[in-house]
Amino acid sequence: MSAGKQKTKAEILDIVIPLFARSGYAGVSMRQIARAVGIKAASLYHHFPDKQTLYVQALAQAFSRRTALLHDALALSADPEEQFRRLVHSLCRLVHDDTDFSRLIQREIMDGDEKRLQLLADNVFGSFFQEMTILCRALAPDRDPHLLAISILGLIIYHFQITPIRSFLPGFQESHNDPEAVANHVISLLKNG
Amino acid sequence: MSAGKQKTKAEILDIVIPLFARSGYAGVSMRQIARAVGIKAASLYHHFPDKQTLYVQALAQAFSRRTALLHDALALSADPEEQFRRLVHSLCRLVHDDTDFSRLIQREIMDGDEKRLQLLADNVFGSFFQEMTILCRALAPDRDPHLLAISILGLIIYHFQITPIRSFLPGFQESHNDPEAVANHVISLLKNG
DNA sequence: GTCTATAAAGGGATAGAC
DNA sequence: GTCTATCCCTTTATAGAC
Repeated sequence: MSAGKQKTKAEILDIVIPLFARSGYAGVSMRQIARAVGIKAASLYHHFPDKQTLYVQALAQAFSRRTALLHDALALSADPEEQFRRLVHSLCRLVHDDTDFSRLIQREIMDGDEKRLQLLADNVFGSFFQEMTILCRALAPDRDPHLLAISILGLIIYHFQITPIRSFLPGFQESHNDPEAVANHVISLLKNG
Repeated sequence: MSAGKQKTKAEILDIVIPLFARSGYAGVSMRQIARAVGIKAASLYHHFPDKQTLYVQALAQAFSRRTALLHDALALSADPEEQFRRLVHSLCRLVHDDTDFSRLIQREIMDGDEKRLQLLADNVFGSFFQEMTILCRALAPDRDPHLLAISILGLIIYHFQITPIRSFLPGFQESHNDPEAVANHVISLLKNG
């Protein structure tokens, strides 16, 4: 109620999200979390019964905050090609700007058990991916829409996944990390082969 | 010299590689490693001064074992298009069959510091990626070869990165996890747009 | 809601016998 | 080259005062 500095669950989770995104579940201790939040470790157990629950709730909050953005990226348009163009640009900007989100998803896909993967599929990808396959069907009726949708995502996401190592690879230029440049490359590549 | 059951460094590293690949550096303890190897934790320190060194040497061994395969995938051919076709098929098979390798690289790109990334770039990607950009220049002289090479890699690798969650996504079929099917899809996509 | 204190377990690492 | 035993620190988690 008051404007004091005591932490709410949501505030704590917002602080925790970047920690787990950067170091993974096993790489972050309750003490580190407590220090980042500004309370003692024992106090965390007032808000969450254990570390696992804290982690899963952080995931849930991180994902729910961003799912809306994914849907905005699919803004409808009369022309499928125009919709596709906008989608690629939006996704590039999203993935480039929000590294925490991207890394959380990457880690979940790697480390999540069946239950958590199901959650991720339902909450984050679910309807977004479904709409993407619909768009794919409109763009290329002869192709498998599932494969094409994954291809588009991979084409975009991988360019930013490898950002940390990109500067060590031959032919690197600063512009290769620019979301607009990558978007234009991806669009032209998918259109003209 | 003898054929006893005492472990050599290389044998230990081969056992350790899948552990780090599956759970990451922080997710594996020296005791777990020892149990998998079949000795006590203290004995590990006869072979390696500390956990970090053990990890880095496991990486080095995993990468050196596989780098040759990457170069084989680039088997020269008179026709760049034919070379490209073979490269995609080889990479799909490699990434599909050797999940440990793929995951180690993924984790290193996420978590590696500058020094380790430099090592990864030099030892694994270095000349392979260079040759890929040369092939890209031959295939599409008008495109940025660095961007195109990354695109090809991303297109392939992402399809297998998301394997764990794929079955939860709309439109999934068993064939989507088949390396040949993915290879053909990628080739056709890059050729015809 | 946060604190101090502490339990119980597991972590990395070393010493010294065999 | 492997073992037992052990040190010391960190980890997760709980109890109870404020």
